Amino acid sequence: MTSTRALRSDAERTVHTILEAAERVLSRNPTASMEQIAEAAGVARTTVHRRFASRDALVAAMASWATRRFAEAVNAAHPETTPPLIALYQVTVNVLRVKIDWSFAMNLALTADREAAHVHADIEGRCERLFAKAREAGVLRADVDPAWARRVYYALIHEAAQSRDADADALAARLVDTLLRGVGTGQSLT
Amino acid sequence: MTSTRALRSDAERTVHTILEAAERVLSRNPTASMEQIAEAAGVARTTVHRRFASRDALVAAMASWATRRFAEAVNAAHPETTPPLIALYQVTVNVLRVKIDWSFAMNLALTADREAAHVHADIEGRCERLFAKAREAGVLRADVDPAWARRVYYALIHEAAQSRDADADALAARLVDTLLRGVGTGQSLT
DNA sequence: ATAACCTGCGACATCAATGATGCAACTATC
DNA sequence: GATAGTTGCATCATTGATGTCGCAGGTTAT
Repeated sequence: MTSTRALRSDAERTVHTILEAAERVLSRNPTASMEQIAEAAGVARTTVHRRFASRDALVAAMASWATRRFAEAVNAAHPETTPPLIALYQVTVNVLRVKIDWSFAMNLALTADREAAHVHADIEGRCERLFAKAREAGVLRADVDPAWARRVYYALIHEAAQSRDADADALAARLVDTLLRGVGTGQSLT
Repeated sequence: MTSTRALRSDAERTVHTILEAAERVLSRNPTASMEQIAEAAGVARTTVHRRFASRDALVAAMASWATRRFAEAVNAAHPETTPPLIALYQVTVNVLRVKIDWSFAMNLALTADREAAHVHADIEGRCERLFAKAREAGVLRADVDPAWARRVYYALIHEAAQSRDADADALAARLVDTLLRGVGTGQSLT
């Protein structure tokens, strides 16, 4: 039993290495071949096919993995029981940490996997509830369409996650500040 | 000469039809085949190959076309000679009109074509000069990193352009409002 | 009617990516 | 040292996308 566990652990380590390499390669070039992914992972192409029956299976595994990490990131912030502003910041930090390393896989989850899509839809709902609570608490403007606010939030997270070498805390602070106050001094067109 | 002009006009109409179809198809599925693009354009696959020597050539033509429209959109707003706030709004409206229909091709231009990349870099420079002027005019906060402000602006344009069926004027007004004032009521973390 | 031009269709060659398989070699466990 | 599990390598078949060509038919202007 000990041997089995050790050996399976080896295989799982390989799987993880491949997933990381796939994220790195596919984020730069979504049409990259299995060969290129294998090379980036430092393994033979046949090994990739041994671990993932097909290209779709590999992509699905990436979506599943990233979605799990995504859900964990949101849960860890306890957005339902924490004051809205704190929760917003905490969710942002946690999600950014994941998305900086799994940006491609997270975007993938929206379309590819049906189970992953369900989780994303669930999180979207929780996000909207958080925004609704923030609105009631007077943190968010009442004259802003909640759906638009959420889209802006997602867009900012996507943009911030492109900064690969930056500190997640600093990114999150700047992101939330921009989301709430914008980049202007106050005057507007309306 | 008259006949030649009429016939060439036919060919150019076909080219334009193919470009539009390619934008529609590739924006949904970037790995779609020439066959699918031809089908969407209502022409035979061989006709596509007659007009565009290769897939890369088609993609480059899309990038070139979208880049031209993009530059026109920016120029039409005269961002150098118009008051910053007005220019910001006008540029936003014009660019949104183009980007709603050519989102895929415009993203493409950043990497594919070297000439298109040059135009994009040029426009990015003009955008940063506009932001600098806005900052001096007191429209933009002085404590916000200009590069970050530009990235936020681009991200918002990208997000707003996803609303396919909306009015560009309304989108632009909401976009600029959000960019300048954010979605919050005033209090922040810092 | 004629000529120029364009298109659709069918056929063909090519090529790269995918996926499967057998075998030898390596490593860790017992 | 024997064993089980894993990997690398070489190899092969398959498939789908790409690109080319020739021909027949249709349109438009002269």
